[in-house]
Amino acid sequence: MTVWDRPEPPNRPVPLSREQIIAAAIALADEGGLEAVSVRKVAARLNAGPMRLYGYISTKDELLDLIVDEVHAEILPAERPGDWREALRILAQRTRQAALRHVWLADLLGGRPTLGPNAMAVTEAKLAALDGLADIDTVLRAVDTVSAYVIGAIRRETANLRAERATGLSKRDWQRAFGPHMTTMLATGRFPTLSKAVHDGTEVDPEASFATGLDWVLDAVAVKITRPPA
Amino acid sequence: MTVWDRPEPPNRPVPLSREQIIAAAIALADEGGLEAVSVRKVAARLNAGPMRLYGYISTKDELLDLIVDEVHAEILPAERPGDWREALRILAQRTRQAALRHVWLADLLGGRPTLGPNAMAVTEAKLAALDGLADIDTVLRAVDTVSAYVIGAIRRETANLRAERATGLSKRDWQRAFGPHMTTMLATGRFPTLSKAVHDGTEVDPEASFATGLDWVLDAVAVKITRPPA
DNA sequence: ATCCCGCCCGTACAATGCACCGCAACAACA
DNA sequence: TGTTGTTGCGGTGCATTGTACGGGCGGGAT
Repeated sequence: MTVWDRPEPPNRPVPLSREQIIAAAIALADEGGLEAVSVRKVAARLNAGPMRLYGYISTKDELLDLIVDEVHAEILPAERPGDWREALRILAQRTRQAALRHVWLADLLGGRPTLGPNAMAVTEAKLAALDGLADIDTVLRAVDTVSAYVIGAIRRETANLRAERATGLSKRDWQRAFGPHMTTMLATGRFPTLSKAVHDGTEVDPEASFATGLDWVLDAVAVKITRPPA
Repeated sequence: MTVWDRPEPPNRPVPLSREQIIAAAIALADEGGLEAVSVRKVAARLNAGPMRLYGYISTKDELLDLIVDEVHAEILPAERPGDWREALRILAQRTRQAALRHVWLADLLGGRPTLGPNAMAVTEAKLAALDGLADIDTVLRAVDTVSAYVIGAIRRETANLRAERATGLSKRDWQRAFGPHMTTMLATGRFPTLSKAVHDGTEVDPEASFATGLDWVLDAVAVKITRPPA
């Protein structure tokens, strides 16, 4: 292998930035799910070798932390509504919408402490909405409770969504795929109430379901807020 | 390589069972977290080659589904208390306790539809607790809401727990590790309420926090239950 | 005794995260 | 300007992963 065979070293590579890395990672995740996000693929999308990235992040988990925080920027509403209840509702809804845009978010939400600037801004917004309406401990408890509900609800909705998508694209197919299993299970008679629920329950769309549960939780908060601790 | 060099074929291997596989997988997960659960390691623990397992499961995800369902057996209480509220509270508490015994559970809970027999039994217990106290749709909504809260709360608690454990074992160390970051972030003045919360909020133990939030959600349910839909 | 079919599970592959230096590029000095 | 010392970037390689594949063994049929 003489010099002549060897190509010139490529032009000094374009410098990277976290911003680009994050964008590439999110793009990959949106296209192919979280499992499509590998250090190599992200790097490849930026015409770089795998190890280039490790100057900007020190671990793949850090990359995931970064993209989660980035999505939190989408969650923060433009302006803050006056009513605490409306403020919390909007934040919850926007979180859900972000999770629908980025299905992979459900796997990450709540999985690690949220210390990024955008996530902290969201937390700040939640706290600020309730600030002054009760002692700080109650406010914290309220925010935690609502956040827990939102995380859990999004997770379950996403799980179902994926299950549906996995078995063809229609609910009909879903029925065909899991129907038999469910049917035989319910036929054992060991789950009478569940059976009744499946049979008699009216099908509600996920959005309404999310909204209703959220309202209930907000009702609970309202009680604690307006009626200061005894 | 003559016959003499070749070892006799090993004694016909002990037959496996899903039960053994599940037990081995849970043991590994308890010891080293979810990432310590690989098909190879589970198989090795049973003195088997990797592919032995694929007669009992068809995918690693299925193995995870199995261990989640297995843990649900720990969650089901021995007897059902009469009071719906007590029943739901106990189920939630037992779920949390299971998640503390098996920290990895938080990563799996709510991640996939729960179709296993034990998980369905848990769902049945939840529904049964409320059955008859309201129309079935309200009951479903109630169970979903409580479950969402439980999943989200456990996830957040686990995340914090892990963060603490990761940075040495004490809260002091945690303060040292994240303190600087938090301090500088709060010092920007962009998060006044959060700052106040960190500063003035009294530290509550996770168990109490979980219980309080749960009570709030149960309060909300109580309202919808006792006051039938208008 | 022989053949052949089915299924069991070891081997092998493509992919992963990231440790580990080799090398290129600059700084300092002669 | 030529030489050397040092630094840190990022390519190569390794250990590990999930599972496709099909070789070979056991048992049933002839």
